[in-house]
Amino acid sequence: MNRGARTPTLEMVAAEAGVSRATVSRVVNGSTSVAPDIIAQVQAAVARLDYVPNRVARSLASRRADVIALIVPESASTVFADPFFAPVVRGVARVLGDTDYTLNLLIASESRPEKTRRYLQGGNVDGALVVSHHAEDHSYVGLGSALPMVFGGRPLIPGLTDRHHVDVDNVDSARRAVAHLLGLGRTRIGTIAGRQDMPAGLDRLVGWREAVAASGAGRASVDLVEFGDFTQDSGAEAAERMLAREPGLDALFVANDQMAAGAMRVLAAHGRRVPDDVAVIGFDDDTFAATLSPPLTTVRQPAMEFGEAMAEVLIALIAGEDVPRRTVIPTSLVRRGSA
Amino acid sequence: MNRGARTPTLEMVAAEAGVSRATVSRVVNGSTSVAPDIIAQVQAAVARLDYVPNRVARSLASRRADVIALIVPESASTVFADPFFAPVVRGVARVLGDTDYTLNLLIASESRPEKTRRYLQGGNVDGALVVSHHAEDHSYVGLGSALPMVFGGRPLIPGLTDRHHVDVDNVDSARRAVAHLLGLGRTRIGTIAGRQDMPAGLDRLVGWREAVAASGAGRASVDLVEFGDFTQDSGAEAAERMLAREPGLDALFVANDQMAAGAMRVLAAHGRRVPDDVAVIGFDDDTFAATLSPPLTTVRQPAMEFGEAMAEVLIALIAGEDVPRRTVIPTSLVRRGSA
DNA sequence: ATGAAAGCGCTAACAT
DNA sequence: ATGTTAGCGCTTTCAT
Repeated sequence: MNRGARTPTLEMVAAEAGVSRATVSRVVNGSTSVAPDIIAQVQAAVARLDYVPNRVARSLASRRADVIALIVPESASTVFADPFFAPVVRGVARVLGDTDYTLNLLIASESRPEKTRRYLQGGNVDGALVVSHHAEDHSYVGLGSALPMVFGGRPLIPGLTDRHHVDVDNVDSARRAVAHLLGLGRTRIGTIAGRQDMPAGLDRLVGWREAVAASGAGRASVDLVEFGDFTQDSGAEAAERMLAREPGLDALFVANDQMAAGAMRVLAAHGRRVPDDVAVIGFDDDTFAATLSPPLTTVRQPAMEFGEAMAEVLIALIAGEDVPRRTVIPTSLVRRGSA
Repeated sequence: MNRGARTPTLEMVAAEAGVSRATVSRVVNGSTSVAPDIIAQVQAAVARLDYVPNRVARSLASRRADVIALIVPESASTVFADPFFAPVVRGVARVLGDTDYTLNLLIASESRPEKTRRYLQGGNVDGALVVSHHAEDHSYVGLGSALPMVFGGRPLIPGLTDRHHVDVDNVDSARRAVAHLLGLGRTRIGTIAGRQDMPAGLDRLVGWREAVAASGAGRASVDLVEFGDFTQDSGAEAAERMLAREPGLDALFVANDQMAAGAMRVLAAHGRRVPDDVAVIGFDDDTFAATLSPPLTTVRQPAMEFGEAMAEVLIALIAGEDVPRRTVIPTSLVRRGSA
């Protein structure tokens, strides 16, 4: 490292301006109670020396970092490929842009979880946002309540279930999607459910099941479920199985758009017309949903608002405010051609 | 914030273990020169108190942060959508996984560049990686040599051109792509160039031009260039213009795969067969390149190795080693169906 | 409105 | 091998 030419300190600015360090600190941090001419003097000294405050020292003294981490699992390619992710980040960034907080995507090394934990607990951040945590991922339990945290989606992990989180009402959204299908006169309504180790997978299945059961359909209908893992291929495979089991299927609620796209491919391959023979509803309203043929009817969750809400809740939490454990972002059914 | 129940300090561990703070520090940092029984005592105390070192205090005292930042422009959605980005991050993460460094994607607020600058200069990080910087983006010039930095791609900005960077040899790669086209007997070889405010855009055009000129083709050929902005649509539009100008076109070198996909769409719409009528070569070897029809012949740049190299260069730089300013990652021409 | 002084929690000579 | 002693650069009471 280049020793020698060292960066100017607050003390040097104080000397240059002929005031105390405390005064420089006040000016730098925008305190009101400093005489105008002194402010000018200090600012001139700051400019002359090209002074930049040492944030680490400030953090140590003030016990604040002015940093918020958004924790991302190292299997980064998966997350970056998820069309839901980018807008969430943008939402967070937008909210933080108006504050003094800096946003920090922390890539969590999965092979060395203690590295991440130490970083989070070591005073580097004031709070953390957690997205796409799976049921197996217990890395955050240890953090206890040591650090303000907000989860994206209902935490599934024992010991974390009561933590603050932002979520969409997956159960109710699914219910409403099925209600729409019923309103269309459909009676054999199947579902392709997602991974059951994620809230989105679990809850959307529950909503479908509740709505189908409440419709007075027979026992058989409630068993019309095949599972996928949220990828397009898994959706295609699930649709194959579904069609083999229930050729008379007339509607399909799919737990996300990717799988819905796969399912529609298979439906077409089997000569089923959408929506005439089989009505299809997806979930997420991914960017490509409108470009499928027919355009996909789907449950839209506003990703950017989701990110904004997460950031707002976390900031309030850090400020010591009393925030409800659960913040629900409303979804809406986007009617397109497929149902 | 929850005042009161404060986190244990090194001093408390020292008291608990009945040794000095220095000894605790040694044990925590894995120093060799501590007696085995003392090590055990200290570790027991650490476990009992659930002690986690304060990294901020450590940073202040040691003048190291053990953090490396990867700076990402706030227009995050663009970057996350770029298929080149995820593997680069994975490469960086892979290298850092073997070290004590933590990786930190810093979302650079474009409206408040000083926030980013202060974070970087404030002691929070030991070094920074910069990807996808545009020519207008002068935010890093101010950093001068205050912080070890490695750029992905040749820095275009005056004052930054001599900084350390990792790059592919865009000029030579383009030259070789054109050579391949010439080897196929093509004589009317056009190019769709990318944004001219990015090295990839500039250099790939230069390579094409040099190769075409060297081939002894007439003046006219060297003018067979249309510009896009690296998006698929811009590639399609450029191809339209190209075809209008030069119906006799028999080959196309396109500065990236996205634009190549757009161009192939247009070529097909105009009844041109690829590669029979027009041979097409792209650049990047994006994931979708092999799934186009015909599969796209393209210049592959190994994104993960790119990331690995960036991380390795930065680590060496931080360690004070003498590293060449420029590290070149070799590319290869992937022959598929389009040329 | 300004300054003096006491830390924040840790590391790194230097001593022993 | 272990302890002692200064800081790292800043914030923050508490005086004045």
